[in-house]
Amino acid sequence: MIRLGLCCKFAAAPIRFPVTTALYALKLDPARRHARLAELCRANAAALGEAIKYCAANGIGSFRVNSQVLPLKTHPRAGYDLAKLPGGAGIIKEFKKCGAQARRLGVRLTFHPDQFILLSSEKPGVTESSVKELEYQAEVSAWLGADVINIHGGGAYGDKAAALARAGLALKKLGRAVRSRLAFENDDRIYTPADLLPFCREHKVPFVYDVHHHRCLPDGLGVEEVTRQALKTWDREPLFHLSSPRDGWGAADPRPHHDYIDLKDFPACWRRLDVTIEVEAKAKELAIARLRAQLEGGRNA
DNA sequence: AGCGGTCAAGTTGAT
DNA sequence: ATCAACTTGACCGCT
Repeated sequence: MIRLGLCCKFAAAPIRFPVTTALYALKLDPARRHARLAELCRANAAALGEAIKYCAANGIGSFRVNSQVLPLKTHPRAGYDLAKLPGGAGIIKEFKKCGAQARRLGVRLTFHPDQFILLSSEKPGVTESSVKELEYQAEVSAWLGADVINIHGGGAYGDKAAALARAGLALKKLGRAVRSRLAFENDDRIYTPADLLPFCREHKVPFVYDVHHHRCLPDGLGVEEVTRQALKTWDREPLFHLSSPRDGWGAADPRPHHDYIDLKDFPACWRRLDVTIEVEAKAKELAIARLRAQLEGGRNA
């Protein structure tokens, strides 16, 4: 069965994940700041519970958790330890309840740290803060039972092989909580499937295949070939990404995502797989509902 | 309630 | 030099 995945937020359903800004948080005195951050964490745990319920009730098989689910968690000055915030232990319990609920309802949870998280950087400070962020996301993943933390290769720094070698070295230093969940995804500017598949095989880390990125940045490999090889890198349910270009494939820049998925962009060879496909479409749950209907319609026709 | 200015972080390529 | 893109515009402070 194909499991369609929703990314981070809802277009129509009234479920929101509140965040704050560092400057505002730092304007508050520590007691108020900690109270405010705790309030936001609690609200995010509640929203996550709602999100999981919504997904289960609407045929959405997975949900990507926003990196800011604990707002400013690893910020150099505003960062904090949730257990030490007022009511922190209770909030952690709420997250664990979300995990139990997701398991019970069969909703897979994933993370996708953002563009600043780099294991290939030439600057040790960048890698260091990236590892801190990964550790935070892995800790929340453990509460939630999330099994994937998906990142990109990062920059090329003029030498992709050297950059990947640095990433490989950084991988070896990761703790088990991060390492057991980490995956690498091809991007639309630098790292193609042809770049990452050998890296993933060498380091025994799963490869997240984004077919939209692959079409924006081709490498001579076909979709079927990459699909076959990507599947082999997974020891659990594989994870793929799908989107459609906002302005069509003929546009000067095909990278921006469309509100919905054009069924023509759904690879035929994915139809019968047991995989999670995260749907990166601006209309979010509405796009998933439409895609689901089209896929099922196609099967019956 | 609505609106404009602002927001932690890296890297790249288009303008 | 600035900006948009990247998984996601949302939040704060003012009117």
